Amino acid sequence: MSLNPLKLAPQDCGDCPIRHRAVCSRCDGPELARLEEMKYYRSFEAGQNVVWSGDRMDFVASVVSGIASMTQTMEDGRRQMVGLLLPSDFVGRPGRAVAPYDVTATTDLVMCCFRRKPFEDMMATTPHVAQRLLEMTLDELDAAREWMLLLGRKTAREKIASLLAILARRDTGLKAKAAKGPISFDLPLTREEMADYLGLTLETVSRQMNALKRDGVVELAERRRIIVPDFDRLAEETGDDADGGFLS
Amino acid sequence: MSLNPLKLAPQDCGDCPIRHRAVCSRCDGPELARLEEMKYYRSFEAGQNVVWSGDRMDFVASVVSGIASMTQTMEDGRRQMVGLLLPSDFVGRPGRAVAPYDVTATTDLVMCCFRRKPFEDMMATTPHVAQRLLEMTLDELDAAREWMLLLGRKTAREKIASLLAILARRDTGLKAKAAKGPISFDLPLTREEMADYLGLTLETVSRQMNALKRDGVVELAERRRIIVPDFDRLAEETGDDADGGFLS
DNA sequence: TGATTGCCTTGATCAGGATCAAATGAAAGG
DNA sequence: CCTTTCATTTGATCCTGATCAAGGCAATCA
Repeated sequence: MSLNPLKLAPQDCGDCPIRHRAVCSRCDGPELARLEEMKYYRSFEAGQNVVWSGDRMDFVASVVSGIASMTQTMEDGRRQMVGLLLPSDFVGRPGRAVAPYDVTATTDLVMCCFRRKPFEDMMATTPHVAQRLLEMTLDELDAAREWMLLLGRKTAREKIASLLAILARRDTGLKAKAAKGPISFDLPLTREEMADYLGLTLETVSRQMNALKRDGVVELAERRRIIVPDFDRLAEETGDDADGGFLS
Repeated sequence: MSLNPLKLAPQDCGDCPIRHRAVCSRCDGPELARLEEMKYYRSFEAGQNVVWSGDRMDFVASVVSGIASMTQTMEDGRRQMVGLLLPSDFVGRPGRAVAPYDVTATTDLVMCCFRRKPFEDMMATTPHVAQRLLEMTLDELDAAREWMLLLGRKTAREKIASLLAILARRDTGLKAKAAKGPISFDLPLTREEMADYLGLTLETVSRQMNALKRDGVVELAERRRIIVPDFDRLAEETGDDADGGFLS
């Protein structure tokens, strides 16, 4: 039942749900027009691969909707997720032709792709794309460093709590200021994907999820639905200090 | 015996050892002149703190010589290094006034600091600094992702081997193409710093270092001097695939 | 010269999470 | 309805690296 992606995706940047957050957010009218000419949409079903490490990549892209993951795999099969790509996140590197990581659609996914050459030309001639890309890359680097602390020093329970907190914040932060009441969201990852994110095994993820449930930190409703009765309680379990957020 | 830092540091960008790699590498004459006006050198002794997490930062900077480390600390004292800053690396984020991490001089250190406001103004008006900074930030992000694989999935022995390989490559890569023969370099980190880098305890670092020595992968000469008789042998121990490097 | 200090090594024991193995549950399809 | 498949849970056991505790070795200093 995969519909025509072109019917699903916005044709016009003006209607685009990520217009104000993506790499194009600083662009003015004429710049958008130029981007429109080099862009095309691609959609993927959950589980489908977007690029393989080592592939030639002739495009860069923004995630429009859905979630993708970037993973690195060792020869013996050990895997580590190195990026969780959410709507408005950017994939690919200007100036680089070969993908360094596997990218996989975790949920159904729509990407807004730009042909690489014209995109690079645009970056060289106008500043707005490069400015925004720098800002986004710096944010990603901050996120990567927070993740390094998680991978290197947190316990399994703290890792799980941290991931749930990130997803919860993300899911509700989009709607409103993290209010007091209970919040709920869909868990877009399998146990195995969570394990690959956190540097754990899927068994440990399962056990710690149930431990958090037993302790009343979260409720696991229907398949994949998470309810967090008290976000502050969850935040305490992450091992991060009080606010847990970073100011600019 | 700390000499006057201004006597040690290059006054003129033309003489600067990191001129061709740092954030200023793309700048032309007039741009360099502008940077000269906003720059000043600071030096630190090994062990000295450069900035504390949470501090207000009125400058951004390049490492001119020496090594610094960025670390994140949890309330209960667990620490994770999130960046190893080598000559030409950049510290600070344009547009951000508050340091998110502790930065400490690991060896004696000289930094070339730029007052933040004029630096930001320059980034807004000319493209060369921003272009180079984007490139450097993307490189750092790649490094961070490689590091995430290390932290999440490698064994203690692989972690140690990986760190030694990075330092060895770095130290010899500066001189010549990684030739066949044995290579040697000074280990600039204590066992504890290595542990903070790798997400281990210092005891485990010590044991695994000696295990690698017993197995003939490295020789520990005098205090802090490492000899790698066969780099390929070391590379095998890292768990990375063959070349271990990343192409662009 | 002896004391102090910082860094590193070594040993003994413990525990958190991995591994191996099997069972359960839920959705999809014939 | 039964089968297949895939995700998840649960149990038993193992092992890597953490923890706790001394001891050694150099360099520095009184």
